[in-house]
Amino acid sequence: MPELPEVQTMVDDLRRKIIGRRIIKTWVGAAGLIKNLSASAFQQSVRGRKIRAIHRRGKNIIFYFDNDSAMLIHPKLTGHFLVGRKQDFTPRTGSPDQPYLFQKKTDHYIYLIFYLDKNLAFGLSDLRKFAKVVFYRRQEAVEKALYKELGPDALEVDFAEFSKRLRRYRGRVKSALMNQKIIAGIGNIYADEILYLSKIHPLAATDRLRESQLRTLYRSMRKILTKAVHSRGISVSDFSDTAGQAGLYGERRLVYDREGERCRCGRAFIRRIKIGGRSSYFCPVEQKLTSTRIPTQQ
DNA sequence: TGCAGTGTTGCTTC
DNA sequence: CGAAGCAACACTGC
Repeated sequence: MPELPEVQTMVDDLRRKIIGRRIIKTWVGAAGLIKNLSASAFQQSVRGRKIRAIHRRGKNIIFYFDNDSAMLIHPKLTGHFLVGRKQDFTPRTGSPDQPYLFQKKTDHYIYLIFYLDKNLAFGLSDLRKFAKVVFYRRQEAVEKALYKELGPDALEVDFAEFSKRLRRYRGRVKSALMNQKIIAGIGNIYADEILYLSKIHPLAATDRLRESQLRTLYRSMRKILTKAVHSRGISVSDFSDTAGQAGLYGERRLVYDREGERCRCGRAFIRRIKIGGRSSYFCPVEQKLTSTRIPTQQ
């Protein structure tokens, strides 16, 4: 799930706990997790490196090391980090290829562990094994790769740039918000939350939104994402922070996964439709579909 | 019991 | 360019 707020929660925790630490050794428990190097080449590349800085860009996490190299991690659907002492990480009973546990809790599936100095360690838990890890010999290379595939970050972009980018998108507003090349960081859950707060239908034609609607959308985006970051994200599936704690946004969510519940407006029940195979939740009264070029049956 | 549904992305096809 | 379908994988819930 991790979208911007969940990834920011991970980065906040990691910064607090492992900046300045040195990687002593690593354990790689899944073939294909490291996208551009063999497991052994990767282990050799990061061994002895000091973690100098950690940044987020959209849903990507970048670790900067002390010799100008860097590591990019994209958590995809179920990736999240856990930080503890070395002895907090133990293998599942049975074969040595099994994912590791964190503090013996079976809801973690750790496929990558970095052992650090000061008896610390951090692991990447990734139940569905979609996560992406890429090593870059030079910092410049990671910046270049990110610049190519990502638009500005949803919490960094100013209104002028935001509206300029949305105006040239000829499609549905929900697809625009979720398109990482337009704006980076928003996924299925927060797109629904933002559109609900904006009172805009997810299927609305992006290039037909009025100036006032774009302003509302921009303000709602900042409001929802900021609130979710302060809530430390939402724990759908097995997401947790680096201590294994769940986020609180789930209790504060406005529409996501609330099909059939009464809308806060009191005049309708939350509906669910499919857009591009993904569930979309909205209020049929507050979020009226005024103009769309895309034919839809519902 | 089995199958639809679950956060993301990338690829192919229309 | 944009949308839809599917694949990558593993588990939950109806």
